[in-house]
Amino acid sequence: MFDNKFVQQRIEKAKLLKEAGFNPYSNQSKRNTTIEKYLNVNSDIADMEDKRDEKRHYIVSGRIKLLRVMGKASFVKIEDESGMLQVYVTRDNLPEDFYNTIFKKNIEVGDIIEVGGFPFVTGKGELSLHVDTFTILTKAISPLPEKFHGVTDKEIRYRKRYLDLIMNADVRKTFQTRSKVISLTRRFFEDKGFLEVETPMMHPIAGGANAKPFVTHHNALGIDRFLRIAPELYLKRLIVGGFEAVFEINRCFRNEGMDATHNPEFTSIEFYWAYKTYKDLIEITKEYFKYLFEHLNLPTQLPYGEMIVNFDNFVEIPLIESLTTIGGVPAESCNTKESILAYLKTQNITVKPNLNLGQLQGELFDEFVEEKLIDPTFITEYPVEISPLARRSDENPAITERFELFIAGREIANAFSELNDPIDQLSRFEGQMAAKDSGDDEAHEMDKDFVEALSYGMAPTAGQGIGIDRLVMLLTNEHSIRDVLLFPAMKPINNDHTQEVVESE
RNA sequence: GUCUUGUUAGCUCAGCUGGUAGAGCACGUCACUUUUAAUGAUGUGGCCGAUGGUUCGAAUCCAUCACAGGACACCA
Repeated sequence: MFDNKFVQQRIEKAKLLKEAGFNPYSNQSKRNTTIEKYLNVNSDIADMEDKRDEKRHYIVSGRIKLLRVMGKASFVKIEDESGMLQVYVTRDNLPEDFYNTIFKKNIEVGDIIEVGGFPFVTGKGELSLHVDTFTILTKAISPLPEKFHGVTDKEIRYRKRYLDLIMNADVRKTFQTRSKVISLTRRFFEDKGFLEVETPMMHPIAGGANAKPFVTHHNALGIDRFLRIAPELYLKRLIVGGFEAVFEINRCFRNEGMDATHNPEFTSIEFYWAYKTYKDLIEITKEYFKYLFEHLNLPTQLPYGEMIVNFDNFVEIPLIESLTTIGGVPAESCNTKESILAYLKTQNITVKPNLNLGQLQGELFDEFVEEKLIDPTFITEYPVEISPLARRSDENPAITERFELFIAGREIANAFSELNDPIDQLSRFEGQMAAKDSGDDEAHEMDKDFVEALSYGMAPTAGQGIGIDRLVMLLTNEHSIRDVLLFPAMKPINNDHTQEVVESE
């Protein structure tokens, strides 16, 4: 480590600074303003006659991003979290020899410094800081990426996110937006009277969704645990317990493939609302988006890649209807297994054998409808076969009181009136067990403890899950989930070949 | 999991049908007291992702592997 020539050179500079009495890792910061505040407070300087006010004095800190040395004067761009500031450093305004022997020889791009001085506007019109005190706070011994192109290599950006954040202001902005989305979401539901709760991340049974779990081991009890694939069944136990509105924002884990919209750990909000139905969820979802857009100052005609998504146009349509009106599937090819299979054959689409009617309708939807749903669309009335935890419609027992929300061709939320009939829930679980026995390894697990909870009576309840990562992607116009996760999952790098051989034997 | 495209200096990238490894930025040295990716001069910096093969000769051709990007599949 640190055998790179440039790193060695900078280590040497740190040593020289120390020998000259300047601690290259000082923590004696005297900063009294941020760059953003400095620029705001001194915006009046431009209107002054001599464009300077030597009576004001500020101390700012930041990382050197650009350095222009011109003999006895230099311009340095420093950046803190709030912004970028140009500071003007001259030989004659600093202690004797400091400029020549310390500043010019041992300070460079990447270092974190603290400067004090007065505000002025340069000949080219830029509000700057005229430096009279200069402190080195932190010496960077590794050089930063190139100043103009920055770091663009995606592998470096994801593995060394700190470099990405140093170099790319828009990346910082994306993650600031992500943070705002989460805190606005929390505030929205709290203001509605929801209680934020924390349920286990390690489950004895991985339930609440159809997905493969990660397995870990609990030594004290000598049993395996599953990282949760969804918090759903625990949140509903809380409704049984008498809480009437709960939500949880946290991570779920799924042991499946990774791509532009899937990371093994991802963040969701799930909320459950007693004495409500999925119809109420449609309304609160519209309200939620309105709230987010207002507080994030986003246009309701939101650009996403090549698309413009119209958030003034929420659409609601039953799944079967969407197959024909949006998907273009002939109406007579939607209602029986035989007709759907025949239609899929004409479209050269092959599906797994032995799918039931509901699953086949789901296939038609995935194939012909999903990607066409650009404006926010609530797809309602899902077949019961693909909705093991949702309440049946009173009018039509083949469908459930459920919707999924699609935006820009992607699923953003899944919601339904909850199944609270313990006998029905038990038989749905049994149906899932049968599917599991016949080879569907993603079928839902039996959870008798949950059925028992329902047996004590769960008030009629509606519940919803929203994928926060995909939502943030939409709101920040990012097209890979890795670009909205600070540290996306990456394969570890292993350069040690001997170790690799030992491990594989 | 399959297909496909990458991997060359700290970073951004050239390097043709095989013939001694290139540029810009950064860094060193010199000049320069209002610059804006400052400028001019000059210099340092490489296990060309790894391993094997073909060849007189491989960054370049072939194979395997590693990692990454994209697409598909799986999955919500």
